Amino acid sequence: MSIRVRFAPSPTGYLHVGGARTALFNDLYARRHGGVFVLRIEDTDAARSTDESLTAILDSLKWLGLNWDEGPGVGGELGPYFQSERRALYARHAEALRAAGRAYPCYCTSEELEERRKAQMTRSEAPRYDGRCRALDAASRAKLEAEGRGAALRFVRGEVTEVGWTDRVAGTIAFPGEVLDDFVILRSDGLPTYNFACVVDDHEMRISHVIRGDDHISNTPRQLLLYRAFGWELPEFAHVPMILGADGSRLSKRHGATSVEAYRDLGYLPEAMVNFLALLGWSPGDNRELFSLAELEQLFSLERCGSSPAVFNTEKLEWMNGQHLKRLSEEERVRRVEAYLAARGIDVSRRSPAWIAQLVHAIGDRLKTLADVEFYGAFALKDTLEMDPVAWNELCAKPEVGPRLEALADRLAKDTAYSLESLEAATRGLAAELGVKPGELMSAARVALTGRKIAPGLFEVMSLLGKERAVARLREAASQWRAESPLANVSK
RNA sequence: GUCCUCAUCGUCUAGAGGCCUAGGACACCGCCCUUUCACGGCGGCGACACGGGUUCGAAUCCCGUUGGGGACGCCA
Repeated sequence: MSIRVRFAPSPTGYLHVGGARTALFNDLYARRHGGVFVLRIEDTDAARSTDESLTAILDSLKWLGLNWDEGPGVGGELGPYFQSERRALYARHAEALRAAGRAYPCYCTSEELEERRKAQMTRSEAPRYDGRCRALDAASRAKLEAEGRGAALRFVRGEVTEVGWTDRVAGTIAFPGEVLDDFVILRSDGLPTYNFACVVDDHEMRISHVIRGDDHISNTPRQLLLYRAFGWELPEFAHVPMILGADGSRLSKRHGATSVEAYRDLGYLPEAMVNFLALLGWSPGDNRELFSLAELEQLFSLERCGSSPAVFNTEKLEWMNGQHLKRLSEEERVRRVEAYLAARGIDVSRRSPAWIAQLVHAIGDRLKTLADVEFYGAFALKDTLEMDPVAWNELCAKPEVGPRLEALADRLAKDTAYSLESLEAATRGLAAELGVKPGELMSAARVALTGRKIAPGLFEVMSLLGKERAVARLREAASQWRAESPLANVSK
């Protein structure tokens, strides 16, 4: 049997990291087994589906590097891949069930149903449809229709003692038949409900493995009943556990960023996102943790998926992003940084490509996310210096800072080569003449030049700033120190 | 409330009856490297939810308790 899997998002919002993980696992399973990865858009809820969401989801999937073999944009033999374009198909299958006595029209209104559900809950009963419309005779139906009541189509559950399956991830699962009721398969507007459309499409699209979040476990028995009623062969089911927020509840907006694009905007690499998501619920079985998509596509297996929910741990994601950043070639890293800055609306057009490359090189392994470029590079990217008050106060508490910085400024001004080597020689030479430790002079210079105690290497900072700006900042700091430091007028 | 399900360091996890004095990673804390930070190296802290069984032997199997998550829609 050929392997065919699908990811079936509904375009009612952005791609959530949980959805991304589901999409990833489908991709991995398909690639690992030489199967086909189908993307199907579940847009039967016309009121909530939007084109913006569709675009956002597609963009996020592409950004992650997940490519579908059939679906929007690429077509395929078993389309259309938008459920909104498959209405006739659902209607035909629904009619077949009705003709076989496995479906009937229901005239109950949403309000009535809601009321009964509440009543059942208060009686400690499971809220289930009571099946009252199933027994309606032709005359009653005609009367209700004459009242102008719309009808939904309900599935006849029938006699069921137990419905269960062996899940490829969750193991053996069984539901007692009583928990199921005559659920709606076609809404009164003629559109299919999720469970119905899902089964029809998975069958029609010859899906062999349904890999999805375990929030669908309780939908599965209903879907199983539908497969039985149609006499269709069952796909394999694999329900992967949910992704939780730091407090252990379902990951949601209040936990911070939950969409893939939010992480992209925060400066995360798709490589890191994919790697991190893969390890949320799956493990290779050994101690390796850093993988490329291509490697995961060779290693993945459902057998190695865990069945307990995982907390989305941003700190580890950040570490992993740093690791992937380190593994990028320098040229590629520069490209990513440029693209990121451009997307953030930071104009670097007046900087030469070589200058950007030098900045990225200078920042080096400090980069955990692309956004860090703005942090570590602020001293050079921005025209005005932002002085960290804590760092400045420490400078003011030290003696001789003003004269030393002034002297350093003089040295730099006279340094015609202005290279990394000459700058280091000039700085160390001055420190020796002054009789201070190089580190002492350099840490003062760092604060004067960058406004912070944390920065790339000092000589790279000087180089990046250029002679003019570097000298000016040293002089500015020196005069500032004379004006503010209590030690300024104390003679040695 | 009813049903389903899960349960190893704070977090992600390895562990499929003896290999476990429970391994790795993130985070945290030291030390080293070092012009700061970061990277890297070394070390430390830190877990089998609880209670019963089964067994010569249980983190691993069974039952219960507790706790977490999910589902109960003419949403998906």
